[in-house]
Amino acid sequence: MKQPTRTSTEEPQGGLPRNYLRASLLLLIAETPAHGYDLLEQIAQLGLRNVDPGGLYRALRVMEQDGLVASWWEHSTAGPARRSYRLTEEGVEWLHAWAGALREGRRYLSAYLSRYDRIVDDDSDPAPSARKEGLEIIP
Amino acid sequence: MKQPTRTSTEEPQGGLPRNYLRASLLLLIAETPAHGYDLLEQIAQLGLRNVDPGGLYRALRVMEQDGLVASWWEHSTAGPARRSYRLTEEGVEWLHAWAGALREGRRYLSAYLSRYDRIVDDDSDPAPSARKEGLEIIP
DNA sequence: TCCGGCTAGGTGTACAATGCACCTATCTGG
DNA sequence: CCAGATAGGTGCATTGTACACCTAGCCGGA
Repeated sequence: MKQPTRTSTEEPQGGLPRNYLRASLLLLIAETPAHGYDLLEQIAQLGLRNVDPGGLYRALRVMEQDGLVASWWEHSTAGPARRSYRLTEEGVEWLHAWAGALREGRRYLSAYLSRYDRIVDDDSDPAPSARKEGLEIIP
Repeated sequence: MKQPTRTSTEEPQGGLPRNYLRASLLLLIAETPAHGYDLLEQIAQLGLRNVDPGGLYRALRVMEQDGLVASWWEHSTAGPARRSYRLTEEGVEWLHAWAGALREGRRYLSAYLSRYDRIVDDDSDPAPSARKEGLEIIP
């Protein structure tokens, strides 16, 4: 709080990985081929609230240049034409790679959080009571 | 694989959040006040392998400018002088904020991964066998 | 004695990702 | 006929991260 006029270090709205936007798009398209606007609405389910549309469309085109997705136009009878995307084989491989990286990332987040919980507990509970014993589950 | 000459989308070495370096430094310093080089060696435990020293020292000084940490010189008898860091009260608040953000991030990673697992399972197991029922554990 | 290597801290710079503002066009309903 | 939803997009500034490179103190071996 206070004045956020400082510099960076501003509270990030999520704590989500870099390139998580791309990873999310890969997953959503893998589930069902879709167009940008559709993905824009779905993507909040994966933690990306307030995604800016420009960035999303931009990401999709970069991913197409990189050969992860392929697109085609769909001229629906109602509403503007839409550019739909499906995964390429390379895109599928990248999705697997991303899933692996994110799973690893989650492990490290758990390590972080259990260390954090430890110092918070030690800090607010200096009494040597018998509570909380044998809870060393660190996934 | 292939030629990574493309542009971005390069396999990131971790899938960890932006600013995770800062968050990790806050945690480690909260555990024990330390100097940069020390932190450089410890930080791999939290998932940051091959951290570049320059970036770490830079991050520490930015955090000091932002008032999250405070530093002092320690002139040890052996070896070069070292600048040690401790958390300020504001730093502690930020640590709590970060822990909250990372916990939320982990929830979304789990959502991502369970959706991923679902499409992988559906894909490699089209037989309507009775295996895997009632396993909706989403931590 | 000098040299390599470890400890310790740092700069300069380029690039990719992100965020913000803004723009176009189509179609529908009041 | 105009507001608002749908659909796609550009330009630009800021940030974080990565890579390369530099200084200096101290130690041990050749």
